[in-house]
Amino acid sequence: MHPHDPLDAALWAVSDVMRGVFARRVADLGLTPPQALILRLLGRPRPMKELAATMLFDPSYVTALVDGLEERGLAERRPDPADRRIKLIATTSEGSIALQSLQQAISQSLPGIDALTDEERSQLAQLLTKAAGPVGGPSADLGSTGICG
Amino acid sequence: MHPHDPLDAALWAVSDVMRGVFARRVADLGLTPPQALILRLLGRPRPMKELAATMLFDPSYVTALVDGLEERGLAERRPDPADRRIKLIATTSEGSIALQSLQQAISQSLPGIDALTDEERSQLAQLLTKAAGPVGGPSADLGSTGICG
DNA sequence: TATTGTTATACTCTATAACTATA
DNA sequence: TATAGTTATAGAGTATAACAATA
Repeated sequence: MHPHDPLDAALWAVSDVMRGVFARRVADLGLTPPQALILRLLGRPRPMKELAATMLFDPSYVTALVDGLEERGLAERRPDPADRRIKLIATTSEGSIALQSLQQAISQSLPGIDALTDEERSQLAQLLTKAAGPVGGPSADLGSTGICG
Repeated sequence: MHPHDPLDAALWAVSDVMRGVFARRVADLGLTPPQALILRLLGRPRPMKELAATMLFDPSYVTALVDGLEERGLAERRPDPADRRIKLIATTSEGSIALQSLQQAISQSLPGIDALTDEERSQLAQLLTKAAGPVGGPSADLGSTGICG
């Protein structure tokens, strides 16, 4: 009746903490969680279609989400010089700051993170990276297939 | 411009994978994510109020979620012998199986999990537990304040 | 004709307010 | 009177369908 593998339990615990932290940080930024997930993809300008495909959101919904990000001054639509149908979504400077704050929020807000030595932190990062699988791709880039795969 | 700490990046990567896995497994069970989050609290029977407080959901919404779980035969309302206002929500036998499947889904579906040695798995579990913070509580019990704290 | 994105609309999710039953 | 839960309802979140512009 207690099939709980310690690793399962630990992953759930971290997941629960991260979900809570994410929700709160996102609210602080005046965003909804889906808006924040889109913002997190904007390490570089991306076409809306790519945002929709990566997050498995409907394109019309991405339109609404990007509208919100634009209203809050965190992102902007830019023309694609090569194809006038495409709109590239990029962070504003304010959006870039919000993005960084969001990225850093996670580990910073794990309550026990400061109890880890530098060596443990690096060990943890390595093990997690290995466990998360062979994604292959630039570090801040979310990989090619990326999220929600 | 690349402030991405390796640990941040790794935690995000794992988080992304887990969100995807969770969403798919939940859909396979014919549940919505919030229903699954409630199911996950049912390691033992709990009053609805406790479910609402833990997940930060409105009680009326918990009513709707539990209705759904009952319709799918995964949970049931039981009277509290001590207080007839209270309804204890418990898994059915089918719900218990679904719960286990959900709990195990996470680590099993991290693509690189099989590449870890037993020692690495245990190391990872320890580091994660330490990082997730001093929750203090029975293992499969989600702690007292628990989720979304 | 096929593709990117938007608009209009309907549907689902979630919270608020008023209510019933019990304490 | 206060508390656990439900019902009715309104609001936000999200998808579907039809459309405009470009390729």
